[in-house]
Order: sequence, then C-alpha cells, then structure tokens
Amino acid sequence: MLIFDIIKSNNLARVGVIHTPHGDIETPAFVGAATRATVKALTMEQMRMLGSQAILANTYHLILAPGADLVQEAGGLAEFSSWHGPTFTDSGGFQIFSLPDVKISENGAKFKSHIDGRKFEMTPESSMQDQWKIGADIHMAFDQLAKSEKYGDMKEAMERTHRWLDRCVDEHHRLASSAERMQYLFAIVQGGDFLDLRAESAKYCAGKDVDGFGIGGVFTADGMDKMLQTVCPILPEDKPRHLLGMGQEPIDLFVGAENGCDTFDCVGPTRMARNGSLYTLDGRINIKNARFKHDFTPLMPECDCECCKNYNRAYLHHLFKTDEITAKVLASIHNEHFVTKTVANIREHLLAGTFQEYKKSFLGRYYPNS
RNA sequence: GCUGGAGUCGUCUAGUGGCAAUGACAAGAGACUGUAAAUCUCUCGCGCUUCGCGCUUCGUAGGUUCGAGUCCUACCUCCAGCA
Repeated sequence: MLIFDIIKSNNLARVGVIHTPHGDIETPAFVGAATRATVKALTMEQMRMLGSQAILANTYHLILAPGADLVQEAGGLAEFSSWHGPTFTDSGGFQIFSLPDVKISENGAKFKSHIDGRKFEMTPESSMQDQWKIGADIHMAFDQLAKSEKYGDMKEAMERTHRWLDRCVDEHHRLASSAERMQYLFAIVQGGDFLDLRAESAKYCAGKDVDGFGIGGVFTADGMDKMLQTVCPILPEDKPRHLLGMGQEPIDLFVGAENGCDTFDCVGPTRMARNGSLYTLDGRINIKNARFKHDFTPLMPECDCECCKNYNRAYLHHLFKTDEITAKVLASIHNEHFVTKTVANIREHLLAGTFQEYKKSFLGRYYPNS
C-alpha cells in the first residue's frame, strides 16, 4: 500500500507526504506533464532546478513511441528519462476521448496511431500491463470520458469506467504479485458536473482496493469547489487524490488544494509558455505583444526562476519574435516554476494556517477584475 | 546607344478585359486546462452608421473600352545581353 502521511489537515485541505519508491512528494504538489517522457522544451535537470517533485507521462503516447517494452528495457520511466524521482502515468483514457476514429466497446478502445496508422487496441488489462512496463510509481486506471456533457452520456461513461476499474484492479494486483518493485494504482472518479454522479462514482471508487484517486473530467474551476466538496468527503482520507489535468489557471490550484486535492498536473503552463503566454502575479501576459519591445524589466520581479533572475522582458520578446528555441525554454522554465512554486506556497500557507489570507491576496491580484 | 525583360499592400508573389486584387512572410491581436499543440484563430489600402456602404489603389502621364493591374502610346526606373 502506498504510504501517504498527512501532516496537517483543515476541513478538506491537507498537507502531506506521499512516499513512493522513487522518493517523497510533499503535497499539495504540482506534477509536471511529461507526456512523452519529457516536459516539452525542458530537461529533467531544469525541472529539478525549478523545484518540480514529480512528473506524469502518458501511456498512450509511450506505447506509440518508443513502446512500453523499450521503456521497460531501459529500466522504467525514471531510469529511461533520467528523472530519478517520483513518476505517474496517465492510462491513455483521456486520448480515447480526444482522438478521432476511436471505436469504443465494452472490451476497450480501438484506434489508429496518429503517427503511422498502426492499429492498436487498449483495454483495461493492456493499459495496466503497459503501465507496469513503463514502470511509473503511480498509475491511473483506464477510464472513459463522456462523449458529451449530457447526463445520459456522463452516466454511461461513468458506469463503464467503473466496470473497467474492476478489471484494472484485478489486472493490477495480478501484475503486482510478481513485481520486484511496487507500483500503485489510482481509481478515477468521473461524473462531470452532476453531483449525484460524482457522489456515486466517488463511492464506487472508494470501495476498491486502490492506492489513491484521480479526479477526472474537470475542465474549468467553475463549480469545481462544489464537486470536490461532494467527492472528497466520500473518498478515504488516508489516500492521495490527484486532480487530473487542472492547473492552467492559478485559481484551479487554490480551489483544488482547499477542497482536498493533493496533486495536480496540467499541460497548460508549458503549452502556454511555448505560445508566449506567461504568468505574472498580475495575471498572464503575452510576451509577444508590441508593448514589451522596450521593456527591460524582469518578466516577474518577485520570481526567482532562472528566466526571471537573468533575463528581461524585451529580450524574451525578441526571442519569441525571432522564433528562437531559447524563448520556449526560458518561458517554460518560468511558467512551470510559477505553478510549481504557487502550489508549494499553498502548502506552506496551509501549514502556517494562513491559507485564506494567501488565497485572497494572490487571487485578488491575479484576477483584479473578478 | 541598341535589343529583350520587368515595375502589384512593409517584403516576395498570383493575376492577360469585370478585383480592393492571390498566396507566403512580416506586422497587430486572441485562444490554449489528464498535449496528434514549437499549435490554432482573427485583422492586415483608407474612412464609415462595418453580415453593408463610400473613397483611393497595381512606376508616371495620356489613350482605347460600358469597363483597364490586364490592350495601345510616351516617359521614368531596374535587370539581362550586345556595343
């Protein structure tokens, strides 16, 4: 069983430590999205330097390239990528939702590789097998997202996710029985915006022999507080909860942590960075805008990341306008550091008992018009 | 000097009788939340009461024509070849 120590809790929020075979994660924590076993534009060393504690890779992408067998041959995700810290894998379930030409049946999902057209079938069992080969510390159950936000579709997807969860748990324990190193499984709570479905899903997942929970199918912070207030009290307190895919907007992190989420992952910070949209304490700015051409001040004076300590806005503007690779590197360092540090700060303020004050001042400054 | 070719939005470019005029780049702005994203979208002659209307544009000046970036004449500039 994955060990999760809760150091302090306050209502739903908690501060803890997840002990994985590759090291500890001090929670709440932001997990870097390393879909193809790399955080785009960043080296693992840069990730360590900006304060990241864990990364999350994607099973779907890794079975397409380089293949789960190869990652296993390399010694697993941590060895292969030289991350050497705690790792997560997402199951590939999300891709079933987002790819065209996917045929979903009760058995699993059939799809073609977007790279070379090869045909694949992913099932709860195959996702577990591939995730064990990839060898992350924490695996996500193979789930299905709803095809629309209608109640009927949400309910159907949730119920299938539950049936698949049973198969994931069985396969996971079968694989665990002969494993040299423990790996852990998180169930995924579905249900969309429907609180009755969320409660039903949380209840179902809570009853399973899993090590933690992913909360999936969340797309905006609107209503997320009520959803988490429905879900988290149902989930066992002593197991970690990962809020899947949320964290592009700082408010997601505050609402998530406040309402019982321990880890987050999101592609938003690095994707936005590559597109020139950079976080500051006063909101996001697009560094490509002409108004930064002569701005020789640091991107964010309060920030101690490599980008902000050493470079100015006019230089970043220039790098983006000339499409230099370094633009994306520096921007990614900053944005990833920003969200990682923000969650780390949330942790400190939860420990100090000053979370509400921190939340109010941070969000008041970041979103001045709301 | 002669012969041939060419001059179209900041740049390159499409366009051989019905066009405010193609495409690319540049420029300006927006989007992005378990990454088919180093991606995508919009604007890009001027002015308005902007699902439309008006004005001015394709080196310059004339001409032919209902209508000219497109045809004719002259001139200017550039390029190539020959002197």
